[in-house]
Amino acid sequence: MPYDPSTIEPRWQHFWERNKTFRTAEDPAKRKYYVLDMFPYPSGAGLHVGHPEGYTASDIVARSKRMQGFAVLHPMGWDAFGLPAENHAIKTGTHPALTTAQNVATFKRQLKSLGFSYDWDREINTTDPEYYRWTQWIFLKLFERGLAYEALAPINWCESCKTGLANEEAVGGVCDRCGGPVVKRNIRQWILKITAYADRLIEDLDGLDWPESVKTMQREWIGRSEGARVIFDVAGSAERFEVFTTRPDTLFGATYCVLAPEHALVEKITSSAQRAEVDRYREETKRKSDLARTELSKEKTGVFTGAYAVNPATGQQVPIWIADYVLASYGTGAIMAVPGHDDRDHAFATRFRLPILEVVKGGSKPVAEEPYSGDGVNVASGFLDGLPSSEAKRCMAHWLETQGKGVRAITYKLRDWVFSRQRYWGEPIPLIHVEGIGVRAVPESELPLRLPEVERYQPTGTGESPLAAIDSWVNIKDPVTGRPAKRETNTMPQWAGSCWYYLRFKDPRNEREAWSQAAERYWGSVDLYVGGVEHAVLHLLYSRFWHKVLFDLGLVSTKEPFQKLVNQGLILGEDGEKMSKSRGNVVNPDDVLKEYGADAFRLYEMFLGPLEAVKPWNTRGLEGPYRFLQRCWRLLHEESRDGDKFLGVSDGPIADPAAARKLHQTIRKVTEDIDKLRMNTAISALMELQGVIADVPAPRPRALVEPFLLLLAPFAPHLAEELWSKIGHGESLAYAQWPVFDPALCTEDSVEYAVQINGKVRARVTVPADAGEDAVRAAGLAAPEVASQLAGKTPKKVIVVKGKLVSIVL
RNA sequence: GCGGGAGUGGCGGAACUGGCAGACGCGCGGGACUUAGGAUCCCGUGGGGCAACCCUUGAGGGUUCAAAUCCCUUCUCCCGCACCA
Repeated sequence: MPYDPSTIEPRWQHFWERNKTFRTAEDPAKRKYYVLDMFPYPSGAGLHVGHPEGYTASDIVARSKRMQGFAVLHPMGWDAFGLPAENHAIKTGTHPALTTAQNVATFKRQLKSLGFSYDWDREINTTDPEYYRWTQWIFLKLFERGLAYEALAPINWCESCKTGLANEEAVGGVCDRCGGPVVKRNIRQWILKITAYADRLIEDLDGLDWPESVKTMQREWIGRSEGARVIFDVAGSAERFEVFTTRPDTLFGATYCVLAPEHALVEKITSSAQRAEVDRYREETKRKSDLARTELSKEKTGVFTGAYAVNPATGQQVPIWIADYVLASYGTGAIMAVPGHDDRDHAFATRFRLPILEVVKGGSKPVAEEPYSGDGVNVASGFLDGLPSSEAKRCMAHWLETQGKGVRAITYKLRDWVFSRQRYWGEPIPLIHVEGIGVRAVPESELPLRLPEVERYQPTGTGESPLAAIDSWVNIKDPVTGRPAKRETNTMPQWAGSCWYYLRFKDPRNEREAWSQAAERYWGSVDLYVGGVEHAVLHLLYSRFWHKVLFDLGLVSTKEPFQKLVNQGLILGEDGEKMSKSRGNVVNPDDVLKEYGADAFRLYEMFLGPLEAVKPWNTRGLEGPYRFLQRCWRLLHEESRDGDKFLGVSDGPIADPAAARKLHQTIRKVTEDIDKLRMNTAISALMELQGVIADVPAPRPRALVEPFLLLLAPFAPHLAEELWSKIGHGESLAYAQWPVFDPALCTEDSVEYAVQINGKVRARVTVPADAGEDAVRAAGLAAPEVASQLAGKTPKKVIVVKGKLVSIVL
């Protein structure tokens, strides 16, 4: 029988399962290592080849760390609440729990067939009441801390999903999930005060070993701006309004103000002459989707209100306009416009012929032509004249504060997290509304608050979830006062379950608490977190927020949940395009496995290129790793007509010093490469070593074969186990000791130097590795090709680079 | 527009801190074994030239004994953000 993954692989998968090889426990004698994959949403389509990329990388790390003596936590679970299962239920009437269970079974079978070393005893599912019980419990902690509040607020509403969305899910006015348009709608909401943690969410990024791009995305999403709020009085009225500006130094150049069309003051200050036009504009704005409103190319629009404000610095009256380029939801919903020094204000002022003043010197053109938004020196600014921008800012902020006309202020782009979904398939929010009293938490003893059975999953579209239709569930008595009460009928967003799953993995079967303190302490932060970059500002921001709240409550011992983050790059289709059903370029891992086996699949995905890079799939490329595995097989087998003959191994030392050297160099390289997640170059090194071992006559020395198999094991665990057992080991190699290299054995005893003359390689000389610089120089100059080129001339300069080359300059 | 990343053989990709560009693999060419080969093994494989040699890391310039790597200019592609005052 030649190398046959279809018999080897299931055998070892059963072996691992039967023996619970990868079951993990806290072990005070060992150092811990927590390596986590972002758990998947178990969709109906099953795994595609993108999933196993990150999973394979983390599995290689987990397996090698185990062999290096770490207690390794490497779990897997299911992020199973969410819309697809619910939409399927609406169409077919199948309960989402049933669909979810089927999908989970498929995913699990596929993951097992890839030989991942998960501790399946720790499997969790966010839709399991024993899990969401604790999701609800954490929500109550937030509620108790005043971090959850109810509000009737204009929020992002997806027309096709018929649910409200968080800001993070509606980027660019488009629904993150379905791509449909998002409109503003006033809906009663539960909202989490993530903004209270904005500064810490920024500051603590500094200590994390994350891709710089993800940190930048989070910083920009939080969008901290320092500046001042400035009070403008409305001329001839007792009304006043505040604006937020990052450039208080330009206040002398504020020649008009703009309110967001939705601003409450608009109603009161609009003059009767302007009333009709203002009303028309506000109506128009309301109808515009966010998408249309943020359309960048559009010319700015706006309407004069007929009212004037008083510039607190100049005392002059400036017109108040409304325009949709000012957002109601940011800052104070009102701005002072400084057209001389702001691009947007400049465009607006030009269009509506509003005055443009220069108050900061530094631009290359007159401000009437081109705004200058950089720093400079103040002019035409009264007491600020002559001050550089940074000082002028400070000076003006101070002046505003002493005059009672403003205060220093910080504003964030980040909004509080809209946490309600008007859908069925999510965690019920464990709150009740008691008549005459208000909102009360469901007692912890009553958790989990189970999702009731419903007849119709159809979202109502009215802003109520399908739960609202179940009278028996909704209408209850307040357990404290006995008064009539109604249950909260909104459910939580899908992000809730994933906000803390990494904590539950530490103690997944705990029935008394979400996790024990001992388990939490032992496993600490996730040491390596592997997943897609698409969660950069969603899951990764939300779970950091929850984690910090839990930290403040003394429930977790670290400030941050994920110490090191790696984003695997997308695998494209063979056509170089993103894999998608509609393009028909989706590769199904089941098909690949059938033909080449899991080991070849794993090797191939890792060999493709750097983990983080986007790279195209090429099914033909699988031949390389597959052939490599066959060659590994043949290190111990001889092919013959009636099946392969096992060759065994020989005892005694490695006779060939070159082979020993290659072995130790490879141990070093593979160990380092796994550490840096450079799996592609590690595999290349293993291929080279295989070639060297193949040149040693059979039976090949155990001393050479064993370490090779151990190095191979994290990458191709099935074949490695098979061969390991064939050379006489009764136990799995999963905990065998990782090979250690001997630095002395890594060094060559002679080195080839390239000899360059004027930068061109003209000769090669081989010199003993311990030769000194002078000896190397002499050997280089003595090379016959060099002597003829020199033709008796004396070189101007000779440079010796140790171990590399001799450079002769004529 | 702003921010980030990347351009290396026919293809995926290697190259430590500036030190022999093209590791490893795919593909391709030749050969061996074979009834057969789309299996396996061996040899070759950046381009040009009979050769000595010359050219080659998106393009152009520079620094250096030496540049894929550092500096300047420029082009292209990918990702993120996008009226946030």
